[in-house]
Amino acid sequence: MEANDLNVLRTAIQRFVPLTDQEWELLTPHLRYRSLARGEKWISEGRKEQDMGIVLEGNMRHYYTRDGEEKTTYFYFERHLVSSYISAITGTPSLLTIEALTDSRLLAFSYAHLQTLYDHSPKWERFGRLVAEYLAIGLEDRMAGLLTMSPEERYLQLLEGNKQKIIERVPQHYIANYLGITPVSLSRIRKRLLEK
Amino acid sequence: MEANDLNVLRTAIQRFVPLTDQEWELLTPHLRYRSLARGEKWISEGRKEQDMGIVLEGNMRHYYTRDGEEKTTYFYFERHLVSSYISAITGTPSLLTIEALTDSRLLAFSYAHLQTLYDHSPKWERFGRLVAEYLAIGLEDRMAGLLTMSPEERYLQLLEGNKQKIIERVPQHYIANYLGITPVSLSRIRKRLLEK
DNA sequence: TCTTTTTATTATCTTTTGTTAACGTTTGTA
DNA sequence: TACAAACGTTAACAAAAGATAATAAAAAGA
Repeated sequence: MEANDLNVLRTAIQRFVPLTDQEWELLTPHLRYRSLARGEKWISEGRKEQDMGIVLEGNMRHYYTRDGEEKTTYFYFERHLVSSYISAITGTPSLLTIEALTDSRLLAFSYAHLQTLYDHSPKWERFGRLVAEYLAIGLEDRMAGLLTMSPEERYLQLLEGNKQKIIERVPQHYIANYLGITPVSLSRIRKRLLEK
Repeated sequence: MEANDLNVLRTAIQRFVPLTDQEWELLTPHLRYRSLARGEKWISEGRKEQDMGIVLEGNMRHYYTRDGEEKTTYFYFERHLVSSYISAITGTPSLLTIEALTDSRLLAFSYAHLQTLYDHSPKWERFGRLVAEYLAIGLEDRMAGLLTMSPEERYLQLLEGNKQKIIERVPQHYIANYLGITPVSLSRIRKRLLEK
């Protein structure tokens, strides 16, 4: 296993909790690589998906399926932790699918193993808490935006915020889903904004 | 301090983690009552709000303020844990206000103290993790609803789900905010549904 | 009780969004 | 290179939502 890839994951984890080598080595034997071709699914709706990973290379999206329509609601880029988090922590079938937008490479491990670490190491338990808090903060912010802003305002926020990567690297019709509108509507919003 | 009130809180906490008496008594000395009149604010936007509590009696709402408009996005009833969670965990000023919808009674403690418990007791750290996970699950579910369902579908879900309490006990114009629409629009949706 | 405030509905008008389809462009692949 | 698929824009129409104002009923407070 490539040392640099390991460091990418360790650095991501240590943004939450600094680890001793010993603590880190509780996880490393359980890591494995996963390569995905563009369009390939990593996590599938309806299955109990316990895997968690970090994106080493590539972009991914996750989407819900409603009436046969795919609704993309999140994107993952390099160094992002990716999983069907709720399926992993609850052990219930995943409600969403995660697929590669471009050819991608992941470093993955099972959440079940992480849970055993929770039992054996306070540092890892703390990591689990901080990740959940981080996720809750992000979701709360996103939800507040959906409830208090118009689609146009949300699009402008995407342009200004630290989310340019989404604009640059993701097809626009997926971004429309992410904003809670249709691709046609997003195209109109863009036109309206250009006319100003 | 009333034994029954203490039990209400302990039961709520033990839905996440069972505690020994000794662990429980790490928290009890730091509890205090708080009574609020209808309309009174408990948490105010712009202030660092570290308090967390459980509703013993009454209903509360939390809202964001945008352009002078209040947007209500959550409700609390008896036995619910209530706080400006993100302000508490990050130590940043609260983005939202929490006020009593009816005369209310809370049992409260400071999140700062809970954080010291995280350092001293694995059981309490686990509680912190499980609460954050619980919150993330709820937020993800809510957000998926906002992105994949129409306002009418969201209203119907509120009628059917385990959320009747909201319909029964909260004025309709707050529910409209909660669904991401205006009160006028919710009134029209109700009319449309009745005509079927 | 009486008065004030809060709440819900309705009407009108404007704006936005959804839906469907057509079109041209770009991108990916055989 | 050539063909097919994916992508973004535009048009036309229908449906829904926002804004504002008027009204009536219900609830709260004095």
